[in-house]
Amino acid sequence: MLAIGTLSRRTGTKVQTIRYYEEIGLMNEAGRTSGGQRRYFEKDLDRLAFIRHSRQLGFSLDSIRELLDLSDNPSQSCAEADSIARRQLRQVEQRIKRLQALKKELKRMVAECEGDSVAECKVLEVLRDHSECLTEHDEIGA
Amino acid sequence: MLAIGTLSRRTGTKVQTIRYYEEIGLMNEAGRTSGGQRRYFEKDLDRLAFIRHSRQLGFSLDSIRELLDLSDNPSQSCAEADSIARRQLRQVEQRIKRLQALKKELKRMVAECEGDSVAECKVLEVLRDHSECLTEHDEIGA
DNA sequence: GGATAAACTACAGTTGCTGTAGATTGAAGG
DNA sequence: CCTTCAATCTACAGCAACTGTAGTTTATCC
Repeated sequence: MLAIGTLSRRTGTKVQTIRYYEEIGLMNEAGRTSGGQRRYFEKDLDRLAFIRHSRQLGFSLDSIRELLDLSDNPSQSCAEADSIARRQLRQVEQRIKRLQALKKELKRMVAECEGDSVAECKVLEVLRDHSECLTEHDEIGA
Repeated sequence: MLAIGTLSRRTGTKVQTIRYYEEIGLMNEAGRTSGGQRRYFEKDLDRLAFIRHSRQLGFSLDSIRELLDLSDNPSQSCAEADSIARRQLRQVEQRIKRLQALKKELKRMVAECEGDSVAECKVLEVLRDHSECLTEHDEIGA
């Protein structure tokens, strides 16, 4: 029987995060000692590791929920897991694209700046005037 | 005198977001009509455009606050604005790097999946077992 | 003067945690 | 058996940067 701190150490997950995963139903409710402390089995550790690894690959908690459901029902087709992964891949590719456009713009911005006074600062000028941008970069966020 | 909806339309910013920027002190407190509605000048529109453009380039609200301060004091050196932009550039480059590692891993994952049953699903297998990963991808988040 | 769009406040919800306070519990040492 | 101290517990607030909702009031047009 593993204490929550052991799961924490073995997976690099904060204790509160594990409790949070239980709260939102990603982790099963753990058994308790007579005093009320959570105790876990190895399979809980595996599940947590699955969650963390998926997070590291950028999957949302909702996607992970789906993946765990699939993983729990081994007779189903793999197609759905595959499509979740592909969706994630597309998202990652999208984000890379966006960030590369940003990078280009930022590079140009700092390259053109010549350390003058703020009045002629190229960085601030570009920020002031979107029309100076070469690329479109119209979405905010992830 | 511009109504909040005009600023909203002209900058593509939700009305609530404009109010939010006022609340956190990024936008100056707007003047009000006798009935309590906000009214703006062109300079407020410019400031909002600056904020939105900076957001599109990925700057945090805190960074934007600094940039606006600099922009408001045109006699200072440009060096600080430059360093904020360079910091942002480094962050973007970092994120691209991370995402490219993820992309690689995801690609491998879906490429190896052969549409079998969940029991042998490569996607789920990789998620279960971190040791199958070729690259390290140890940080979560932005 | 009535209709209607647009504005107002106030607050809850989003994602995915993280941090804090104050109270208990459990394991080890004396 | 008793103390001690880390580990755990609950409950809730806070982060970033908004977004959405409810219920009300204002401005404008005909």
